[in-house]
Amino acid sequence: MAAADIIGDRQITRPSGLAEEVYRRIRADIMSLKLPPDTRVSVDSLARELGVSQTPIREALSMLEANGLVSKKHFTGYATAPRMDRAQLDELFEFRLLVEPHAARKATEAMVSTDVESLAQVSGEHAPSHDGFADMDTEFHKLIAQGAGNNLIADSLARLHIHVHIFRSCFRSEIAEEAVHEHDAVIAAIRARDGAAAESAMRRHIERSYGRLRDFIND
Amino acid sequence: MAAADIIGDRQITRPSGLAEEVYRRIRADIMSLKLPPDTRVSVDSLARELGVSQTPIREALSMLEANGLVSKKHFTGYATAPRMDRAQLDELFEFRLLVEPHAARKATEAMVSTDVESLAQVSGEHAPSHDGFADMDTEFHKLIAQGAGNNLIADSLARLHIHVHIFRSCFRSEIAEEAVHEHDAVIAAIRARDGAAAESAMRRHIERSYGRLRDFIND
DNA sequence: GGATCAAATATCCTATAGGATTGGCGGACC
DNA sequence: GGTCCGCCAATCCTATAGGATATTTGATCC
Repeated sequence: MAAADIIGDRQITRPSGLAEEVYRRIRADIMSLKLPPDTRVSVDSLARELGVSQTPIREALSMLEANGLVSKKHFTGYATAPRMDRAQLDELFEFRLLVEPHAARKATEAMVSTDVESLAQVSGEHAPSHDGFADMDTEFHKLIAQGAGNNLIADSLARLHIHVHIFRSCFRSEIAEEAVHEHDAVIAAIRARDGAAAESAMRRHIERSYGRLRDFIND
Repeated sequence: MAAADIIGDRQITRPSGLAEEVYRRIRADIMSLKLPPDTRVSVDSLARELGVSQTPIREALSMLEANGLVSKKHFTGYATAPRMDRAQLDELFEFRLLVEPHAARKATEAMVSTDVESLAQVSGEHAPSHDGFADMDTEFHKLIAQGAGNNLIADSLARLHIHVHIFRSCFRSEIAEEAVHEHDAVIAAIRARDGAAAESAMRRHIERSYGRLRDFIND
C-alpha cells in the first residue's frame, strides 16, 4: 500500500524496505503453490534466486513465521506450513462463523454507497477462471471486513483467509458458481440495508463454503 | 516449554534458537514498560546490551512487528507501538466481546475437571500485587481460550491480551477486586456446567472491564 | 529573532567470510 | 541381514566492514 506509486517496472527506489518486498514475494509464491505446503525453504537459495542478501530473507521468513505460513526448526531450516488437517479446518471455520456474520451486519450499517459499489464490482461473472474467483473471493471478504470498520477483525480474517486460499488451491476445487450466488445474496442484503439478512446470508455462505471444503478431507 | 529440562543456570545449549529468546526478552521488556510505548528501539544498542549479533535482533523485531508490538520505518528504525487510542480500544473490546463469551460457553462443555481445577487456581486473593493480578488475569483468559479447544481463538486472544496488558500497566489501574469477583462468577458457572451462564458472565466481565479502562482515555 | 540551508552524526541496510550444528550416507561390526 | 558409528554435505548462526539515508545541529541570511 505504501509502495503503490511506482511508474515503471525497474527498481527505481525501495521506499518501503527490501524485507517487505521479499515478504510479499514469498507469500505470493506460497499462495500460488509455487512453494507447496510442507516444503523446505532455504535461505541461501532464496538469496541467490532473488539477488539480495540473506538478511532481508531472514526478516521476511521471520514475519511469515509469525503469521503461521512457515515454521522454523533450529539448525534445520524453514519449511512452509503443512496443509491444514481436519481439526484446523474446523477451528478456522468456527472462527469465521463467529466473526464474519457479525462483520456483515455491522458493515451493512457502516458502509456508504460508494463502498457498496466497490463491493458489487468484485462479484458476478467477470472472471470465470479459478484464480480469478479466488482473488474476487478474497477481495469480497476483505471489503466487508473493512466495511465493518474494525481493523483488528479485518486483519485477523485476512490472515486466516490466506490459509483458506491455499487449502482450496490444493484441490483446485471448481465451486465458483454457488459461491458467487451466495456472495450476491450478501450484497443484496447490504444494498437493502437489512443487517439481519446480511448476517444470516453471510452465515449461510460460510457454512456452505465449509461443507464444500470439508468433503476434500477425511483425517 | 521446549527448554524446560535445564538443570543448571548455565547456558548449556540453546535448543530453541537465539532469535526466539531475544523475542521473548524484548516482548517482556515491552510488557513490563521497561520499553514504554512509542519509544525508539535501536538494533545496535540491543545487540550490545544482550551480547548477541544483529541478525537475531532483526529476526526478533520482525516477529514483533508482525505481531503489532513494534513498527518499522524505512531508514529510521524500529519503535514500540504507540499506546492504544480510543478507537483501537473500542475495536479490541468489540473483538473480545465477540469471541470470549463464545469461548467461555464452549469451554464449559469441553473442559475436564482437572482443567477447571487449574482455572480455579489462578483466581482468588493469592497475589494482591498489581503485576500478580495482571499475570493471573492473563492466565485466566488463556486457560479458558485453550479450554475451548480452538488454537486459533486462543492465539488471537493472546495476541490482543498483550495490548490490554500494556494499556492497563500504563495507568497502573487498581481494579483487581471487581475483576476477581467477575472471574469467580465465570468459574462458578463453568463448575456448574452451565454454558449459558458462563457465556453471559464472561460477557459481563468484558463489558465491565471495558468500562473501567475506557475512563482513562478521552481522545 | 526566526527561517533556511548545509554539514555531521547516528542508524539502518547490505554483503561477505568463517564457525557451529544437524541430518543423511556409507561402511564396518555383531 | 540388522544395527551402530564416523564422515560429509547442507544449513543456520555470528561477526565485521562498507554504502545509503533520515534526523539533528549549527551557522548564515533576511
